Amino acid sequence: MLPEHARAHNRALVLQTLFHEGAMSRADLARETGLTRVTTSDLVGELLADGIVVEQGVRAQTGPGKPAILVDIDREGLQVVALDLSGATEHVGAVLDLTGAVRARVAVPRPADGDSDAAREGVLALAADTASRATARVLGVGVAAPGVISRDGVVLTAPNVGWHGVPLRSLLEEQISAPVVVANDANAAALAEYTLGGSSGDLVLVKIGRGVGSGLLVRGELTRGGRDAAGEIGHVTVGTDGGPRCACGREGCLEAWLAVPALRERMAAADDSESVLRDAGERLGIALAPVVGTLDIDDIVLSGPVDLLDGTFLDAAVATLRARTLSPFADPVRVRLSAHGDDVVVLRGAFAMVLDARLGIR
Amino acid sequence: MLPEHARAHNRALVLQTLFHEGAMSRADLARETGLTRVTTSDLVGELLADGIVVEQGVRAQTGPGKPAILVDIDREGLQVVALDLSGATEHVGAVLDLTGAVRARVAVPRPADGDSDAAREGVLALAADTASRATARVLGVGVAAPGVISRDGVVLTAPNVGWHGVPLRSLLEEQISAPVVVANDANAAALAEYTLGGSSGDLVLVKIGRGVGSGLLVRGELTRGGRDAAGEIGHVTVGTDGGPRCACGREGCLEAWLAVPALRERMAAADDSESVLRDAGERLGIALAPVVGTLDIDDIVLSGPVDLLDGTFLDAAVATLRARTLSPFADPVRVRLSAHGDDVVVLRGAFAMVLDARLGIR
DNA sequence: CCATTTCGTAAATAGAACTTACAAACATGA
DNA sequence: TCATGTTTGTAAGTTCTATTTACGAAATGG
Repeated sequence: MLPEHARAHNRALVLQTLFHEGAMSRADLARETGLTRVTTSDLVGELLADGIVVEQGVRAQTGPGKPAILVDIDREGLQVVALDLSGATEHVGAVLDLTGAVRARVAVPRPADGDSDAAREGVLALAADTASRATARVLGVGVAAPGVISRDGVVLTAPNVGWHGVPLRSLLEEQISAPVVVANDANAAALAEYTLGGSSGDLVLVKIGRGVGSGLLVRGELTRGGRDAAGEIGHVTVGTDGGPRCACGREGCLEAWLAVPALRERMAAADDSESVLRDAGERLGIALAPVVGTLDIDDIVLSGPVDLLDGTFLDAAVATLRARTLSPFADPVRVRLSAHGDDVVVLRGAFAMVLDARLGIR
Repeated sequence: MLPEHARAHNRALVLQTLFHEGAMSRADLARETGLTRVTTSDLVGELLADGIVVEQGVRAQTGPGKPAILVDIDREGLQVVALDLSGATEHVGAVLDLTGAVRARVAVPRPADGDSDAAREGVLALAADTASRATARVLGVGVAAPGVISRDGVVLTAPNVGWHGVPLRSLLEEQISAPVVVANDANAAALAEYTLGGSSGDLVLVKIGRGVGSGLLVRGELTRGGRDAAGEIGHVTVGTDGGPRCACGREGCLEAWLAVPALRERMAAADDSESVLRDAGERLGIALAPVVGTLDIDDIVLSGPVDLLDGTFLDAAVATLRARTLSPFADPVRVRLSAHGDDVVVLRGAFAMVLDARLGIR
């Protein structure tokens, strides 16, 4: 490790403080970060020169002393291109500024399942189209897609679009002159919950949609696993009493219990749709219990259609989870819905990935 | 982050390289670490002055050029005191040198369950006795105990010895003039598997003894969880079909299925003891499947009585685990017994904790 | 025996953060 | 009104770390 690595760390520390605490003076920053006023001033000077931070004039006076000059990340002048390829019916591209607001949005219909070439061309076109709508400097491109994705942005497998070993990151970087980050959709969503939702650094997010996936944060860092397949929880068998047949051919996969299409189908067929939801929630609790026990996760976030997840489903999941894990403390596991809407979590996740990769903001 | 943090990192890097690769020259170290020869020489000089590293004379000549002077960690001249409080019948203390060899060993009977004062006094006496047997400089004291232990060495709960909020680390540091590290037994064992066993940085170790616990490494670092209770997997309910009654009052806890006393009892009572083992192995597989899916762990290590775990039990666990997780790749999960004997894993874990805390060696 | 290679270190340089010092700009109280 | 104290931001000098450059020592090999 070299001194310049420490410098980069401190630079990120300054940006992270500004991002989460909002505009403040150099002296405030020094107090928050623990660095000296001199060092902080130097770092801010560098960030000003790089156009990442801007001065916002003096603060309205509060006490004695020279008035402070407020500095902040250039939240309006920097933008991020985010792509959400996890939608059931469409692929979405968006331009976000650093407040997290969506400044432009593009959606294209999802290509037919398995048509891998069409999917690739479609994504490249969507990326170009979205990027062209940026109205300010683009910090980077974040892409969140279902499937197993390596840390250098190669989609190892993505069954529904039919990709195997597609180097999505380098393909996009060839076309767009900006750094590109690619990751799994549920993993991205988990990062969003941490960076933009203020949750603790140890959390599991379960994304329930066409499929079921999860994202895991340990000590504030995304976990990718030994084979980049962390979060692939959809085809884990849950329970010891069979269950609905899954598309993969087996019985009792979590995805067979929870995936939205299957769930809606079973609800429509049943007399008592509440009991279908209760069963599904229980299954989630059963699957999560060993994970909670092993990792001591205290924050579990669900993402998916609110009309399905909120209420009976959530209650059953919490109750099952608590009944199946013995917490040695009074403080029990929390299970909750994502604070972000189901339609923007993944976009925000792609956004958060760029924040992390480019500015070191988590 | 300050420059001296980077320095400390590089110091640890040098030590880590020496520890794992063995004695080598300063020039070799420079090549291995990526630092320059000059910097490496400087760091080695510091470590020599601190008495952590020693010169071992010139290397037998291999080619042209000035002969290299070999340096190595002072493997014989540094010792570690390790305490294993996880035994069913006794508490063990040991002095290890940096080769990992046990140089002295002390064992005292375990106090009666729940007698917390006797347990505390006994442990303090054991620590003093063990430390007095060290024949060289003691780097630190590592303690591995069952129960939930905070990162600053307070035993939050340890049901069988009846401890609640016992500040074990500060108690021991008052008595012994050496740094003390305290952690959960299974967590320590997991670290041993990584530091001393050469496994990958993402692994789960399941320790099966009087109770059942686990230790989890993510990216080469021990995971403690939000409430320091990571690994507490013993009282997770497994399966949806009941199961043996557990000491905690519920049915189907993993511990009720797997704990050694219960297992031996059921085996003695059954006609077919193999089927008892098979059932138990299956239960372990059922419990681990969601963990493997979520974390993409590819290395699972079991620690416990070999006569029980090797064979039918292990085979059933692997088979169940593979059947219940759908690996997107050909490369399946490995499940294996610990390379270390059941009697020394935890001691080695306590040892590894000291290596990590004191020298930055992982 | 001399060119070549490799090792370890000395000296000088560049980068990063620190301490010290100071000017600017404000509030407050005599 | 004016001296005093407070806070901010920066300039100058110091310390620490790692680098580049250079060199002597000690071996091999033609």
